[in-house]
Amino acid sequence: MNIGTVARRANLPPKTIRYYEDIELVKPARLKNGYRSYSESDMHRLRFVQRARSLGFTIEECRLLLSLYDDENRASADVKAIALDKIAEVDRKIGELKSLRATLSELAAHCHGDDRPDCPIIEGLANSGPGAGPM
Amino acid sequence: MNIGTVARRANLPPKTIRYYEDIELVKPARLKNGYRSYSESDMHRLRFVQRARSLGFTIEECRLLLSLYDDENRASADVKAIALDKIAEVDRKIGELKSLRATLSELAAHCHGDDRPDCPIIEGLANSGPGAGPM
DNA sequence: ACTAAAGATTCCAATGACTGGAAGGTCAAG
DNA sequence: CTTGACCTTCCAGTCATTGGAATCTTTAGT
Repeated sequence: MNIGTVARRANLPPKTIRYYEDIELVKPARLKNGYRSYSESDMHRLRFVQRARSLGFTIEECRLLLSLYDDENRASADVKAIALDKIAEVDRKIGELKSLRATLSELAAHCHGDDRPDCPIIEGLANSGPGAGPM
Repeated sequence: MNIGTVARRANLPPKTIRYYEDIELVKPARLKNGYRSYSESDMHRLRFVQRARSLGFTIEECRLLLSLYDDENRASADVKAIALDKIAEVDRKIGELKSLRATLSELAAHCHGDDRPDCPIIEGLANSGPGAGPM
């Protein structure tokens, strides 16, 4: 399979797939003309990475996950631990975004939103407004 | 004020503050010895940027916000529009993270998490598992 | 006055995960 | 036989910093 085909099938841009070869994540064979040649197994791995990435796993986590995927003798506990860590991380991010949202809407709610120059949002950013501080 | 002092007061690393000068966001005066010299006004601007960044505004948005901050004749409607856009964006991100979390915990819930090699998480990533697909 | 530490300067390079673009080689269709 | 799609490589850019090296300047202590 050529890179374009595999790109469509794995839902990844060709550029990204080449990049994945560059960082030795998925290494395809080469044809005599220099073209990359992807096996079904390569494609499964690319699809695997695509899904893991879309779930927020980093490339390094994908690499680890792939090695577990390859390892017939892996312990499912190892994989579960990674997933649970990731869930905690996602929860943390959701919490941050929620408080960020609260601050923003607090600011916006007090803004009359007309042509007058005074603006509570600007004031809120300039002075420490409601819920200000690092996220 | 030297960069270290202003860094502590604005809650930003000196490196970042130098970077902000580089991209012409906050330009301090210079002393005879070459040191950056920050006025109170510079510090307010840095603090402003620090808060806006921590609320998820990009540098370019900060630049815009700063120009509105400087503009005595700004319309608060302009600022409100930016804030509302940002709220929508934050909502979108929260939504994505929630569905991501759902998929991850679905995967983890079905994982026995012991030494057995079969692992529903790996299976879920390999085949299109529950809620799989781009986020 | 000397010295050592703290803090300042510059510049270059790296991060993560791609993405864009140029310059060129290859292949299938008309 | 040419057009156009697809492939190759390489270099550079994105975003928002951050790290480190080499080199001043200032401050505090002996």
